[in-house]
Amino acid sequence: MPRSQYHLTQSEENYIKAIFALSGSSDDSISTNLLAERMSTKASSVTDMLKKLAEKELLTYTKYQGCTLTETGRNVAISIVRKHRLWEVFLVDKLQFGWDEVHEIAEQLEHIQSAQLINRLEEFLGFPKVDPHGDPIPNREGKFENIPARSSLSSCEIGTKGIVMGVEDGSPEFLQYLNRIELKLGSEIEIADKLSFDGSLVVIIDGRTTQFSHLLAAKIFIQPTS
Amino acid sequence: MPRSQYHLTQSEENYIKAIFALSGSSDDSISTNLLAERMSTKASSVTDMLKKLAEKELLTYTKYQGCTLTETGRNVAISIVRKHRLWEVFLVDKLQFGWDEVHEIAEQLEHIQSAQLINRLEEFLGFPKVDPHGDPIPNREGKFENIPARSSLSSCEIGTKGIVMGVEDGSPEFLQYLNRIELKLGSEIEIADKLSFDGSLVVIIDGRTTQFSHLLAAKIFIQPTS
DNA sequence: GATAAAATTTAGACTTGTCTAAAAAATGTT
DNA sequence: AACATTTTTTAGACAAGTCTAAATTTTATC
Ligand SMILES: [Mn+2]
Ligand SMILES: [Mn+2]
Ligand SMILES: [Mn+2]
Ligand SMILES: [Mn+2]
Repeated sequence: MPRSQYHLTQSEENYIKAIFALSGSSDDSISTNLLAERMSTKASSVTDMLKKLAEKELLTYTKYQGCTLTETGRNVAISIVRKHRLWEVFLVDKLQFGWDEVHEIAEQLEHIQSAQLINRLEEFLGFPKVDPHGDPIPNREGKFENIPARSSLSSCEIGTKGIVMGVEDGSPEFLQYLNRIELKLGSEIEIADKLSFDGSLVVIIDGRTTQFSHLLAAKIFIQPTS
Repeated sequence: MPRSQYHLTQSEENYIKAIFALSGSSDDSISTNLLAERMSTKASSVTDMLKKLAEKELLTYTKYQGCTLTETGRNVAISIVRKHRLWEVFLVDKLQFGWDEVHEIAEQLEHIQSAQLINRLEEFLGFPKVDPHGDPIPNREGKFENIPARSSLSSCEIGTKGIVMGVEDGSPEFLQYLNRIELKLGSEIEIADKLSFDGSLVVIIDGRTTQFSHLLAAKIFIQPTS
């Protein structure tokens, strides 16, 4: 009994994706204001959209209590994330874009409707497990393969060595800064010192010494090797 | 003095593209009803849109007299056609789609906004000159390279031999029929006979004899070799 | 040139997604 | 518990894109 596939608008898909991202692993409900900020819109617009998405059973919504994705809603979100990340791999691996240039284009491509397209793209790309920022790509059943545990650099001790496995993909400026200091996925990194008065870190990246603010370090994820 | 680049909606882009396609080489104006039929919408909706597009100077519109694209409008149309056809090449050459499967997906992909993306895609594909249906791909300056003259099969004499250079890409069913009889771009074709009572043709395709209705023959374009 | 038919536009309505301003509910503070 | 503040919802508006039904203009025909 194939559940009738609602067509979702780009706007609806963007809301679903945002709620999924804000939820993370927890299943606490997401507040209207938080979602409004994330979507760069007003709380009243969010309320309207939540009613509509609740009507379509993509999330549960209780007045004044925020929302939580349903199973269906989560699946929609995962499918969009899958598309976004596979397109990012395409842009970087095949079209030679930098990791700082792909997010905006992928924001558009993630809404292209065709299951066949994305499955063939995945095959064409050789079934990548992570996107250019190290984020895991769910398989066609929507499962994230077991990705080895990663720690934020800011949570590691002095003396920790590791390999860069992921970086936050929010801002192009941040990624361009990483380009400048030649930090990539796979770079070897060591925490040489932590300055207690401002929480900044002295780090050695592939042999080059530099300094990271706490905020910057929080956006880099490593797999510790010692 | 960079002319302020209006953002066009998908709907606006689809209208522009349709007007361009209906205009062909002639510069007669396109009537409201013709456009309405092409867009599968109502004449009243077309009127509204024409007013908007005229306001944006993408076309000239005179009440009761139809519309004509301006230079700017034509450039927009060509850029969309370019994107559509390059994406079709990608889908067929890289993702192994059949020529009957790509149109609908390309209808979505043609609206992705990024000049860099399409230029890099073109390079990745090796600067193809035609799409999977034999239609020419304009270069990044919007020029169609000189494509050798092609004739509709229906307009050729008995005894004409030629190479299939293009087919109409409107309907998947038509393209699937061509698959069935193994007619491809590059196939050698000869008109063995013309039946005067219904205008149908007896043709030989790569050595195999079959029969084409006049309507079907009109959708196949060859470069005559004799 | 008058009249009939066809094409086109206008008027008014509806949906989606957004906004501002005001009302209501929840939360925090004494 | 009462008041103040913050969060959230509601009410009413607007732009885009569409529709139906009615009015208008053009074109065809006698
Ligand atoms: Mn991204
Ligand atoms: Mn990413
Ligand atoms: Mn096509
Ligand atoms: Mn085509």
